[in-house]
Amino acid sequence: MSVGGKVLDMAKSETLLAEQWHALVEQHARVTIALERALAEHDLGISEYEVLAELASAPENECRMQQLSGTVHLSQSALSRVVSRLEEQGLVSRFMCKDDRRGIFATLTPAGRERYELARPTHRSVLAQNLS
Amino acid sequence: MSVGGKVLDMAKSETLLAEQWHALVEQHARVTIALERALAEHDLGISEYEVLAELASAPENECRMQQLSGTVHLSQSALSRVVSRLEEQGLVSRFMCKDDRRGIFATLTPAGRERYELARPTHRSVLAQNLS
DNA sequence: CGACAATACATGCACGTGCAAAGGATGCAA
DNA sequence: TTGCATCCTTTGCACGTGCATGTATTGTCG
Repeated sequence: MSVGGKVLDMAKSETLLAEQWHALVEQHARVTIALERALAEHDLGISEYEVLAELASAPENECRMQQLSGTVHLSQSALSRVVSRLEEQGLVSRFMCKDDRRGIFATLTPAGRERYELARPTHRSVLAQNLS
Repeated sequence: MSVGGKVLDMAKSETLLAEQWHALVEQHARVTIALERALAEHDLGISEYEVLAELASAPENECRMQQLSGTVHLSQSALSRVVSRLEEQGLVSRFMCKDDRRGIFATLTPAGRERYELARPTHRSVLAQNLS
């Protein structure tokens, strides 16, 4: 508000920012590690779970790859590989789009739906335990 | 407070948690990417910068490896490699501890100090721009 | 129609990481 | 001294990621 506030900013901001950033990194790391450990018992990684979750909530349980990569925090190549891994486990299927053969849909298989529903309580409880 | 609050928790908590988690991931990713891009112009990675910063603020500008790995968010092996990269660039030096030859100190070289001071304003401004 | 840009996904490659095992140095007990 | 446990760091390996590129399909302009 006043000039005093500005001076305070100048004097303390670097330390404050560093502490804030450090806290953010720490919290992110803590939750991520806990989530990884918990999901590992369902043979899922974090990225795998996110893709499954996105498909599960999508209409018809299907979604274009590109649309997925917008939702999930992954590059296009990383997404392609995640879906490949899920496909190898029989949790999702890929098929080409009839009208635009460039596009590829990913859909949740029954096995994928089951795995997701199984992992969901785990995911939820880990978040509940590790977020404020 | 009341029973109503508890019911609300049960009904909405999963979505709320997911949104909170998603927001955390997003903020972390945004700052990380910005920081990476900015530090790349100083030929530094985030881990490299953190090690430099830690050494710069340590007494005598030196620190045992193990102590460093406690401060920085890195495994032992990762830290060892980061220090190796910094050493190749002449930014830090490694030497054995006289009295306990198991321990290894890392110290900031003049070049390392200079690089750090050069990158510090960048680091600070990126944080200022990307944190609340 | 034919050439060229744009889109969508897959793949080769290099990089940084964690885990587990190895390497080196020290301290202690017999 | 020898043997062995311990501590600290480095290294081998596998994994997931991003970037740049490759391949196939579609859209557009002349």
